[in-house]
Amino acid sequence: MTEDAKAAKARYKSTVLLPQTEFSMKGGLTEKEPALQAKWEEEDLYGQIRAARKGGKPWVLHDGPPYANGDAHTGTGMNKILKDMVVKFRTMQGFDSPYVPGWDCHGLPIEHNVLKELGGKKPEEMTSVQLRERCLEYANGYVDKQRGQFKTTGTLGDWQRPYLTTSPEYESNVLRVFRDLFDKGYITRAQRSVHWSWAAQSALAEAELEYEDREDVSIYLRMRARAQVAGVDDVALLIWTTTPWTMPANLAIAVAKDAEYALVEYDRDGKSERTVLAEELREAVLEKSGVTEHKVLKHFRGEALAGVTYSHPLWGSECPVVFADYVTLEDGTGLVHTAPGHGKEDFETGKNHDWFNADRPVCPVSPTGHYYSDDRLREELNLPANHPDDNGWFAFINGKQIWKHNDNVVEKLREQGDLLHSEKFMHSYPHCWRTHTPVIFRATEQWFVNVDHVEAGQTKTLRQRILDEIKNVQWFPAWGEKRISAMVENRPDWCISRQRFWGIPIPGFMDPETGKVCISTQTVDHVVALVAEHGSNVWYDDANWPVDKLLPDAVRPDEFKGRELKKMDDIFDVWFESGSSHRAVMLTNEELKDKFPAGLYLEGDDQHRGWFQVSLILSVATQGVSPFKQCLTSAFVVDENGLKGSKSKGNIWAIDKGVKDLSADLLRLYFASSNTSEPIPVTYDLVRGAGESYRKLRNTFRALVSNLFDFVPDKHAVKYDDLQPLDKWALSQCQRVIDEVTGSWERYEFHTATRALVHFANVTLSSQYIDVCKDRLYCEGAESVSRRSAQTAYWVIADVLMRLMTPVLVHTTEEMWQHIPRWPGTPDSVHLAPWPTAAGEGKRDTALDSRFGLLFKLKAESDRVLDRLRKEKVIGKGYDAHVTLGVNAELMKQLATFGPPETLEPELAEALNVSRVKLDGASDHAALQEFEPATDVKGLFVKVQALEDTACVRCFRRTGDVGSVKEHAFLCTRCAGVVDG
RNA sequence: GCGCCGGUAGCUCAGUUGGUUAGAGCAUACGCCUGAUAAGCGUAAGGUCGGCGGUUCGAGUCCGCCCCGGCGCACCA
Repeated sequence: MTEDAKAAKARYKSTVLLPQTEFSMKGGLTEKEPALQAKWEEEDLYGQIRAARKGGKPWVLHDGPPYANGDAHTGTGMNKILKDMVVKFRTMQGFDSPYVPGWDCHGLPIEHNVLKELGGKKPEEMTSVQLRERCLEYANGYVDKQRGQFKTTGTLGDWQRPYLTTSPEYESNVLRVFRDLFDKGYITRAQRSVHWSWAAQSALAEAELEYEDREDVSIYLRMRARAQVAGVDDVALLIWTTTPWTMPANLAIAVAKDAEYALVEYDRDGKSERTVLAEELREAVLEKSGVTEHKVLKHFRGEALAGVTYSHPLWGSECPVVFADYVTLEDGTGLVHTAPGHGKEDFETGKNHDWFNADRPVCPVSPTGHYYSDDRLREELNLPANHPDDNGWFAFINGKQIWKHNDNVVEKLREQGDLLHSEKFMHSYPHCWRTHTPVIFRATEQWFVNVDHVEAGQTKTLRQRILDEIKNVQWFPAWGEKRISAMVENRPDWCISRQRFWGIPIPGFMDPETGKVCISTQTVDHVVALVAEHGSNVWYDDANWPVDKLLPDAVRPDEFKGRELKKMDDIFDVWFESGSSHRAVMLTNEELKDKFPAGLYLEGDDQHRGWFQVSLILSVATQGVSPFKQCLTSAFVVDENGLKGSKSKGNIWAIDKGVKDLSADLLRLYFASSNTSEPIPVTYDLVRGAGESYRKLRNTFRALVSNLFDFVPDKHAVKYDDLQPLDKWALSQCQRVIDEVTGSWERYEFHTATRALVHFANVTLSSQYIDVCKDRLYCEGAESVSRRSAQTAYWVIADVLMRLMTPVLVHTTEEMWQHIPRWPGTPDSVHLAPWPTAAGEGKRDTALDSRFGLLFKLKAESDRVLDRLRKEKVIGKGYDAHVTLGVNAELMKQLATFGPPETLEPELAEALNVSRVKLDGASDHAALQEFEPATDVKGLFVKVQALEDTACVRCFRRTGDVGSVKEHAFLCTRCAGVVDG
């Protein structure tokens, strides 16, 4: 370029309309986000949104309460972010969509930690009320902490007035749910064998069990029959058990009526023995036991064992053989050790045979997992005071811890000579989810919700009605329906009582003299009113709330009037509390109470067994319907190795730390790009990886908006019909993205929506559309229709892009909102803006879609050849090139439908980003060496030549007409015209 | 043990009712531009679609079996 040309270029540069914007290329998110959040809070953005949507169709995501303990980590943080994204999406769609966050504040872990702070147990001088106050303080501390952590993610909601399960209002509503259940006959108090955590000293529900691997010992034990069996003397019955510690509580042996049994004879330790076991298991068991030779004396069916009794191996008492249909021949011996105090089925068997004295199964194990001591042990075992104890078993187990004593029991049985065989084995065994200790079955008196009860006026059991309701809910992903149905079909009655104090009391009273429980609708109602006013502490405040004041005679059933009653000390399972949130929150909160049932519950998929299920049970029983219309679950957060995050492994971090280091928008974008139906790996590096998409979205928006510096929508927007074809095409593409993204959001497929957006920004906009529009925007006259046409499309697209990103990039789009030209009267925050449904006046135009689809295919072919010539140093930029497209007749015909050559060729030059395009439909291109066959377009050949023409110093194109306007020797005709205005 | 989900380029994932030569982003390599510039554009390389068998004119897609990973249920005595 000559010196003159350089000077001219500098001179004309000011006439080029280069992009301008204050919207920075870099996000600087970690600095900007806290300031923006402070502004939102100050201006009460959430309140503004609420006011703006008032009267809209309601659509509520009801928050499942996280537990008020520990940090809000990536998992809980993700859950809040997903919820916020959905609420923002629905809000933008125009729904009235309040978000009331809540916390689960009662329960064992908090009680546990508070006790730990106090040195392991409640100090003598401390009252229950004082201890409960410590628990409340503890929970409230974590509510505050987690609230702060959640807020850093940019999640909007009623953070000032969250629901807490400890508030008197909440507590009283939990009791109202109980009252309704009681009223309808769902509540039973009964002796049953339940899962018991001796470490937590409490009954546990199914949802509170976790299966962990554990080594145990299994024993094959001979129980000596008292009389002949099948006409043979001195016979033993062989049982198998994996819980030797339950032997003291053995009451019977169960056998299968129809199974075939064998009576075998063999030598052991030099003595001859006769033993009964299932024929099918005979070989395996005897071989395992080291019996090398044996002979079968008899075969008979289980039925033949009717009336047989045996001597208890510890106590010597006479015990029966009974029949039970749960006896299988998969494991063991076909003769089942039955201890009603320590097994569900055993308990049923015991109950059916009416073995329980005074309604008490034999259960010699205390709440802490020790055998009882002395008189109590004797009483629990139903042993008379003068019972002979020749082998010293009584002293042997007296007061011992069952697990520690397990092996000792085995050894003593071995010494006694009754042990045929024992072996260690690994199995998965239910553990307490909080203390991670193995649970036991323990027969106790508990409160239950009877899921197979048919209430008055109904024809179906509650279980069936829940299953019906499940079908009315939309489950995302769809397999959730199967999972929860299977759980409900198979679940036992719900044991809702816990023997702790950090919770809501089950409002039962007892007459200690008669053992009768005093409870009625009126008594419960009375307590509900007191709890609503004073909180559940009334139950524990003996000084101010003695029983007579808690339950005056006036509200008691007649038989309890004037009696000395005692408050019972069970509390509700925390799941009963959180499961009542539909009542305590959805049906109570000022903003929510007319919006029941909720539109959506959104939690981790472990809640099928937890919150979803208990919510369904309680809501169907008391309201007759599911408390939610849709249910969305996400998989768990894992680390880069696919391992579940845990604090001890150090592969999980507090969400606010992640926000501080990486920014909320990046985390949100990362979660929005993840397939939440599969385990979601979360590491700093992976989240940083989302930065690529973030930059692309941000810079694409910036490219669009920087070309709108002189564009005022209500003055300059071009009517749809007057837009240039390429711009109409861009709007059509934009419309497609709107439809795609909206559809994905409706199905809660966040990652599909994000992918569509990123692809649109990356390919359609950045690589295709924006690249091609530059000449029009920079070089055409400021007010020219062709430039205003492009700007109109840019504006619409930038606006749509921004809005479609808003539920995810809540901070970034708010910043964008400040930099995009707006119509007068638009709201101050993007979060008050509506969700886009149409790209301006634009619409899908399939003719344009395929027309430009073909042009960009031609571009790809030309690019390939251009690139080769670039590498050969023949050309540099595209404007140095002249592209000849050799096309066959068919392709020419197709191209001709877009317009005559004199308009088509310039349009192609624009689309291909070169100075000149010539269409050649006449030659035999395949025969011509300078033409290169296309790889993806049939009938196309490409020839590229360097242009000798001088480049216009203003628009850089080599159009062949530079200098044709005398006054502007260095400009092309178009630019000269523009400069002269 | 039963069931569900997944296995596609080095990494993260798309692949619609079975239909041309299996796609995208990132990363890599090589270039261009210097008027989106701590940006932007282009090109290339990279795949036995977990394995085997079957149905079909045609299979990443449908069927069967198997292997690997994850999850759920059950493991009771």
